[in-house]
Amino acid sequence: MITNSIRPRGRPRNFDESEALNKATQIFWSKSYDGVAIDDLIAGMGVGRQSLYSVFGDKRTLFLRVLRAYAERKGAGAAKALFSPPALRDSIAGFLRHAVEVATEEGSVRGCLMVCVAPLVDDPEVRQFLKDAAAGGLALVERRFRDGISAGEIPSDFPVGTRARQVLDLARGLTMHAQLGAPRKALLKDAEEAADLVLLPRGANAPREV
Amino acid sequence: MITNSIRPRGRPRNFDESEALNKATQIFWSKSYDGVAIDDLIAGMGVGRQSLYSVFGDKRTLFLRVLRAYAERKGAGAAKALFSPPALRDSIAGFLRHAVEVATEEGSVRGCLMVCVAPLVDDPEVRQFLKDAAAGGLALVERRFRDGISAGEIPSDFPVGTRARQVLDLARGLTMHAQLGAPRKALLKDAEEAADLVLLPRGANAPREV
DNA sequence: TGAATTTGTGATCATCTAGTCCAAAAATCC
DNA sequence: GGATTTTTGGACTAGATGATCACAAATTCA
Repeated sequence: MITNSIRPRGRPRNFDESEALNKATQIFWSKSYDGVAIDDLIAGMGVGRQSLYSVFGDKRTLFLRVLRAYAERKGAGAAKALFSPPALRDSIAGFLRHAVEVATEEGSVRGCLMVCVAPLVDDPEVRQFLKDAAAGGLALVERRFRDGISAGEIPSDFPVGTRARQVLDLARGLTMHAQLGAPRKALLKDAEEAADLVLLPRGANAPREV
Repeated sequence: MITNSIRPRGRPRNFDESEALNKATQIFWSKSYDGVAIDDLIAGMGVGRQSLYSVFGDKRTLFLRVLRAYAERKGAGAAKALFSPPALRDSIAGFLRHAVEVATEEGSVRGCLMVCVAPLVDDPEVRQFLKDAAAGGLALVERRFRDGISAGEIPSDFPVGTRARQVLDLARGLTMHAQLGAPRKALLKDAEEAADLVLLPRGANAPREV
C-alpha cells in the first residue's frame, strides 16, 4: 500500500508518518500523556522537533490523532471478532478475547490506551471522543445480539442492552486486570468464562442436592 | 474522637491532618498524580509548603499515604456491604452498588482513585499496593461465596474463583463507566443486574418458543 | 544552474516544577 | 521571662517542559 508516487516538492521526509504515529502511540500508552515529554516523542518517533510540530501539531493534537488511529484499529478488530464467527457465543468470546489480546500484546505495554490512559487526559475533546467510542462499542455488541435473536440463537426477549453493557463492563475489567499484570493465559480463560456467563444461563449452577 | 489532650511542645498546627489528607485525596483524584503540582496541594489542602513536606513528606510519599487511606476506607465499605446482609444476592449487589456509589459520589470527582488514577502512577510500590489490594478484594468476595455455600444458598460446586473474578471485573467496568459520566441511577441498576447475572443463572433466558 | 519549497538541527525562551533554606511566629517547659 | 520546640510563610534554586525561531540541508521545477 504505497501512498502516492507523486513526489512532493521540497526536501523529502526522513521518517514514515504512520510508523512515527505508531511509535507515538506506544510512548503515550506506556507513559500516559502527562508523563510524556516532547523530547521523549522526538527520541522515540525518530522525528526532529520542528518536523514533529509542523507535521503533527502540538502535543495535544498529536495525542488526539494517536487516539483516533488507535480507536479505529481497535474498533475494526472488535468488529471483526464480533461479526466473523457464525455462532454468537464465539462472537462474544472473540470480542472479549480481543480485548485481552490488545491489553497483553507482547513487546507492548499492558492495558489499553482508551481504557487506561485516555480517560485521565483532562480535555473535553478527548472526553467526548471516549464517550462516543464507548457508545459505538456498545452498539456493536447490541447489534450482534440482535443478529443472534434473528438467527434464533437466543430468545427474542433476551435483554440486549443490559447484556451488552455487561459485556463491555467485563471487557473493561479484564483490561484493567491485564494492566495490573495478570497473565494472558488466565485472562483468555476468563474471557471465555465471561462469554459463557453472559450467554449461557441455562441452569448450570442451579441448586442440586445441596 | 479527639486525638489526645496532651498538647505537643511547639507552635500548634494551623490545619487538621486527616482533613488535609482528604483534600489531597480529592486533588489527586481529580487531577491524576502527574497533573497535580505541589502548589495545587498547598492551595487545596490549606497547608504551607514547608508544613506539607515536614508532615507528609514529598509528593510520592504523600500520594502513597493518600492511597493507603483511601484503600482502607473503600475496603471497609466493601467488606461491610459484603458481610452485613444475610442474603448472598444482597451482598454481591451491595458490593457492586458500593463501587458505583464511590465512583459517583456527589461533589466529588467521578471514578475511583484505585481503579482510574493509581494504575498510571509509574512507581513499583504503588503497583504492588494495587496488586495486593486487588487480591484482597477478590479474597473478600470469594469468602462471601464460600459463606453462601455453607449457608446452602449456592451449590457446593459453585465456581467461587471464577465468579469472584467476574464480580471484580464487573465492578471495575462499572467504575470506568461512571468515570465517563454515566448517571448514577443507571449504574445502580446495572449493579443489580450484574449481581443477578453472576448469581441467578436459573434458566431465565433459556430458549422458549423461539 | 538557480529559484522555490520543504525538512532537519540546534539554540533559545518563558514558564512551570519539585524541593530546600531561613527567619519569624507561636506555643510549651523550666 | 527566657530557653526550647515546632509550625509557618516566603524567597530561592536547579532543572524540566512545551513551544518557537533562525538557518542549514535536500529535493523539485524551470
